[in-house]
Amino acid sequence: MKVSKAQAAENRQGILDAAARLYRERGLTGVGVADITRDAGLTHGGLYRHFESKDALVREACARAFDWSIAPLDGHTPNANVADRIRSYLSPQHRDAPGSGCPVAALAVDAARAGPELSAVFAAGIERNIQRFTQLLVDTAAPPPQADTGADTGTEATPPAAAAHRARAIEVLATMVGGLVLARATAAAQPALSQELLTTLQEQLIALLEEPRRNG
Amino acid sequence: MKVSKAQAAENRQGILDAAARLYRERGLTGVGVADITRDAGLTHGGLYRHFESKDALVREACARAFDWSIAPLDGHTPNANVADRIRSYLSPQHRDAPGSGCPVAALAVDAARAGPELSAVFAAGIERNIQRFTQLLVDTAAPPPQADTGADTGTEATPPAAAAHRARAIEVLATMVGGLVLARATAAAQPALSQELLTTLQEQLIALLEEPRRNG
DNA sequence: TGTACATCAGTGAACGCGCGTTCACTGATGTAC
DNA sequence: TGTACATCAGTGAACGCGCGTTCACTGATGTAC
Repeated sequence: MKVSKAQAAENRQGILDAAARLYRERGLTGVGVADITRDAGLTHGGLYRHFESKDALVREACARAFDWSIAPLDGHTPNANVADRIRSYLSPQHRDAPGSGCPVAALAVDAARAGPELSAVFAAGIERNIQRFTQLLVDTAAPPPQADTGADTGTEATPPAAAAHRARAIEVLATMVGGLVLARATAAAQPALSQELLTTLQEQLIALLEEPRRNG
Repeated sequence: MKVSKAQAAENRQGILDAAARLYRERGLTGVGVADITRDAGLTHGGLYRHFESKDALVREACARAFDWSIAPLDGHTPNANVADRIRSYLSPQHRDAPGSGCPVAALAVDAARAGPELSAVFAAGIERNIQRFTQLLVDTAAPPPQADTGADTGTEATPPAAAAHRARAIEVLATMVGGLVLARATAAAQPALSQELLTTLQEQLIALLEEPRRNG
């Protein structure tokens, strides 16, 4: 029962969609290829017409998850400013829906154990996220939050303002990732603590970005 | 070949040590019980004289990993101040040795998928870490970094100073966890990016804590 | 446009393997006398 | 203190199961003429 080229391409996308969702929900070692093809409405044997191995499927699925997660940051979603993004990321909705959420919070720990090829996918996705978020901070047009704190550098490096924005982007992204990981790990047993983590980090990060001179 | 009670207790601790290390290195679903008992110099059959199931072993091993990671925070290591702890946590050494490192950065994502019992272990360990770190910030005796930002609260809640310290502790811990996760995921493919993440977050967090009025 | 046929996406049984767990057995420990 | 024996930590084979991957097969697709 061969299938049309269009149908085959659609099935391939269906497998990737299912993989990107199931891997984020259950982890890279918690889902079998049969689970994925079944979820996509197929049997497991045909998987290898589309992907060389499970590892290759994992790489493509992770890259796809990054595309999804980065796309909404691409300036074309109008009224979503930095604070809105922080609130959305550190929300109970995102915490409780890892399958459609940030691939870093869901899979970066697994990726660190999976070898250099998957690490390359995550490194590229993380770098893109840092650059996007840096640009968002620059676009917000607030003056740089601080001069480069380096005492022995700064003579010929990147412009201090850009470097400071990039450092802030890294700080905010790391805090969001860590916060979501903490909130997820505590949610089942101590929902109040989980909620406190989300709320506290929302406030801390928004204060950090919106009122960089608040302590003066 | 029965063994003395002392030897049996020692073997049990050996199994827990091996489990705590191997789980952090390879993840909760990446290690079999046979791997653990073999690492402890035993065979797999006898595991069930000590633990009811793999899940029970996982819970005890995670609790043990938390004890190890929290112990050095218990004030008795004299010259380790907050900045030193941040530098140590966000170091290449910690990044490259997950087996003896922070259980949250290594296993919290797995724990979030493993059900409420393991979540309880992590929630308790995370809460203890927050309280320890909050106390460290209080002991540093710096004035509270900011008043409680709540506009509609603060009338009868916890003292604003203590709440602000706890919020700062949560912020720093979340950033450290997220930063280590990001550094590990990128290390194999883009070591320069991984190092940049560690260095940048060290600087940002130490600046945040040591110079709370630096932006004035 | 119609016919013959090669292609190949998908099926489902089968493979070797490792998993968590069970169990009959061993034999040194530790206790009862 | 010495002897007899019940206990039980540890062994290693075995269990059912699910994993990733392979492969002979099916039959609609899509192309060559």
